Amino acid sequence: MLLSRDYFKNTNTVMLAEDLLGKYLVRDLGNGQLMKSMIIETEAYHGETDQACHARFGKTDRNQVMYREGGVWYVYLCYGIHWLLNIVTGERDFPSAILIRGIADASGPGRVTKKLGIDKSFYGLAATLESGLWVEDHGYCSNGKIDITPRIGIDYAGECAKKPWRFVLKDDLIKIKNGKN
DNA sequence: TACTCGATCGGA
DNA sequence: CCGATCGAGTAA
Repeated sequence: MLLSRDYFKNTNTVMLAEDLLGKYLVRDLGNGQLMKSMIIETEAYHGETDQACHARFGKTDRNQVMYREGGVWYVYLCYGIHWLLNIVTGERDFPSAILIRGIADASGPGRVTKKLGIDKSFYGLAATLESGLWVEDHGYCSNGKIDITPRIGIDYAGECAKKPWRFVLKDDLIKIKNGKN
C-alpha cells in the first residue's frame, strides 16, 4: 500500500529512516512501466542544529523544500555530478529529510537516481502516484537485521558526525547487484 | 568577485 | 589516488 502523507509527517526523522528500510521505492515511467525497488539504506538529517544537515545555515533556495510538511521530494546536486534523493519529513517549518542511499539493485545515493531516472524535476513534488515517484509498504519485516552506523561523508559536522543515523538492511536474501549501467 | 569544499563515483 | 563539475558559504 502507498505510504501516506501522514506517514511522512512524523517528527521523529531518525525512527522514520529506520522504518523506511524494506519499503519499496516505486517509479512510474509513464509508459505503463513501473520500477519497484526495496529501500535498503537510509540516513536521517534532522533540523538546523544537526551540523550535517543542509539546513544548518538556515533556509536557502536549495534547501527550502526541507521546511515544508513531510511527504515531498528533496533532490539536490552533489559534487556537481550526482542527483541525491531525499524524502522530506515532519512538520512545516522544521527542516528534516531522509536520504535514500541505497535500493536493492543500486547501492549508492547517486546510483539510486541514475537507475530510476530522477533529477531536479522531482524537486518539491509530493510522493504520490501523480508525481511518478512514491513509496509502498509491501509488508516486509526487517526483524532486526539492520546495521546502525554514523552517516557517510560528513566529517566536517563535528559532534554530529558521530550520531548513529545511518541504517542499512542486511538480509542474506537481498542480492545487491552493483550494476554500472 | 574569487576562492573552497561538499550527504559521490568511476577510472588509473 | 584523482578528476569531474556546480552551488552554497565565506571573505573581501
